[in-house]
Amino acid sequence: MGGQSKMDKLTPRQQLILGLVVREHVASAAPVGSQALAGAYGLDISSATIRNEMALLEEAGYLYQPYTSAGRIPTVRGYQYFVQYLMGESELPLTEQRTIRHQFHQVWREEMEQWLRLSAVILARKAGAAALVTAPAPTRSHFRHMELLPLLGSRGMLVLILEEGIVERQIFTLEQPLSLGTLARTSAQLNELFEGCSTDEVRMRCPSLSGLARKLADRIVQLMAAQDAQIGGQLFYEGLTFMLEQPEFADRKAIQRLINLLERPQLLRQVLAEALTRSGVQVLIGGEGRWEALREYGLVLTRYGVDDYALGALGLLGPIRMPYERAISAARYVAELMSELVRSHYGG
Amino acid sequence: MGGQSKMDKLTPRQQLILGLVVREHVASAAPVGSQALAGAYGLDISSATIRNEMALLEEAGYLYQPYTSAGRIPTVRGYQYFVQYLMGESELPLTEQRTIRHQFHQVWREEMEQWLRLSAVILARKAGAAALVTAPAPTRSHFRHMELLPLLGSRGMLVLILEEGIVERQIFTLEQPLSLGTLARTSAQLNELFEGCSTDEVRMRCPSLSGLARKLADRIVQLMAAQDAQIGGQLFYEGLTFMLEQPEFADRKAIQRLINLLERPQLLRQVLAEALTRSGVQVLIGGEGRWEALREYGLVLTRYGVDDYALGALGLLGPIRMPYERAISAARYVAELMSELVRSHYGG
DNA sequence: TTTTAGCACTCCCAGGGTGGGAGTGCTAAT
DNA sequence: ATTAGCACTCCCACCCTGGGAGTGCTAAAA
Repeated sequence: MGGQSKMDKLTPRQQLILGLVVREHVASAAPVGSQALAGAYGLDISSATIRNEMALLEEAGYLYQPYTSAGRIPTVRGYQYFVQYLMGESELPLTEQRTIRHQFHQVWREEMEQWLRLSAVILARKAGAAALVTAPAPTRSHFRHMELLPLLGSRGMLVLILEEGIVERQIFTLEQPLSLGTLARTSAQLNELFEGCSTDEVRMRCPSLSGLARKLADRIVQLMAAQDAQIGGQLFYEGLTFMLEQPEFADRKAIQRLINLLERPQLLRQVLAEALTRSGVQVLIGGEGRWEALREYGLVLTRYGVDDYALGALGLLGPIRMPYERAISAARYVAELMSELVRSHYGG
Repeated sequence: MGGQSKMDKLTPRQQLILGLVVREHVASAAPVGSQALAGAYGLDISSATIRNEMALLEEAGYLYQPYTSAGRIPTVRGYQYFVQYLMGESELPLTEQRTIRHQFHQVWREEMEQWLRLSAVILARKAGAAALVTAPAPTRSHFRHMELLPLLGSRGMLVLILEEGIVERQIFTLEQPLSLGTLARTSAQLNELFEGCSTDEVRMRCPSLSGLARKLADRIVQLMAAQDAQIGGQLFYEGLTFMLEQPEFADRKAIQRLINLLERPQLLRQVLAEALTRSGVQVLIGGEGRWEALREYGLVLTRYGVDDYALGALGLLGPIRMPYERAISAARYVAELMSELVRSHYGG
């Protein structure tokens, strides 16, 4: 989030009002009027004063009116200010932490995919948004085993298992069919040569190979490097239902845009990948000019996992009018749990 | 589809009219009136006659009026009659076959998942519906290789590779931590013992084992059996967008019901599994009383793959008002392509 | 100088009324 | 058996309207 150097100068009262407008609007989804504010929150200033302040806040670009003489709605900038300066660093309430932790322990012995889905559901429910989670990918892959399966004709399938528990498959085609013996010999050779090697080590040992072995080794390097760069990694989303309940999605066009966004996840994967490069929870409101497709959404992102070992990203996608406070604390807490999980499962 | 023994007796003209009403309504999504029919299709009978026939068809349960003096809409039963008796066995036009085939060849060398997604997109687009595809699962699995990865403490990960190219992972926990040596010895033992074995053969060889090896072998049997029973198998869906464009989903409640259906796919998987037991294209309209959750949808299903080897299912989910003719020919054609793919890849 | 009460004004929105039109069933003529 | 004619039904898109929440401005109060 870029600094808004000069405009950060809001009086305490303006900050108070801006904060209340954001909270109220997040709760009600409707424009917030001056009287409503004065009444509901027991401020000891009159609605007229609030109107004046609101006019100033509008001038400064933090609020806007959807039409003349309606209440105010926060602008993207208003939300950004809220997240940066006004929002408390609240932790998830202990009771909620406990229920989440409990749910996690119930699938403790299940597969990674289960955890991911569970995380997503929990996040989504807590924040009334859709949750996105990527599988953790090793930052440094290590070769464990490969297997060659012959298919019809000159095709085969390469199965690669990493120390980190990742399994990758790829199909390859050769110029001419080859014997089972050749395949077996080649895979034995590579399995021995690459045992326990990191991506770089595998790459270094490639030059000594030739022919089929070399070709396969190159594939392996490519697969491992892709893992390291977190290009792969399944992307889950869950809790779309909660998001669709929001009034922002009353008209079907909005829903269709959302579905389109989720159905081809390259873009989201890109955004999540960016989240991997920084630590802590990040908030992206309205795409911040860099992501046109996210103009109407708010996004809360964080990475999880063990540094230099295996990292994944998780996030919450909602309408711009999103309960950022809750979303952030939920994301942070679930990320902690997932990190714990990665640490304990893949060895810390 | 159950037989409607006595009510199948429609005069040719009634059949003609019913067919036209279905086609017209599928195209327009609006109630079909007598004059509209008489005019648009150049029938040489008057609208009054059509009205009389329609009244009879309504009495017989094939049509209904949404309100007094509106046009007619086919009932579920009307659709069923249409699919069973009136619809031609049209093949997909050659030009479309060519474009589909072309698209398939473009990802020929990619992963199975790519094909599945592609199939789904093609199906969806052709039929204005959402497409469902399951991955093909071997009907008879054969052991190829297993690998044990140590995790933290007394946990480990079992990776199982089948001859058929399927890879399964599972995490296991033991009473006490065990040495790398034990793990390596055990997996070497099992790899040798089970090489190339079918599920039954693996099961037969289990009794000779004990301790860790036995425990793992049981897991392996369980995983392979699950594969054979097609309980696993990823479920893809695609083309939700096309479906959402249909007027049936104008109101958000309908969309939410749909999303709910798709977000927890157990039910759909069950329905698809049923499709696996029969050959040919099956049509399920309005749930046919057996699937309450499918009451407002039409479903065209077929299996694909190689009998006794590897089977998957694919289908189209749309509103009841669905272009069944097109959907069926598209599903049949894509199933053929997928079968071809399975045959060529996993050896026929 | 800042805050507040008063007031005229704006504009949305839900609700009710209305006319057109597509479609029907019925009857009588072909 | 089919069809033209006709009165009738009912949806739907449209307009209109009143209420109400909210505003900005001005002038008085603090």
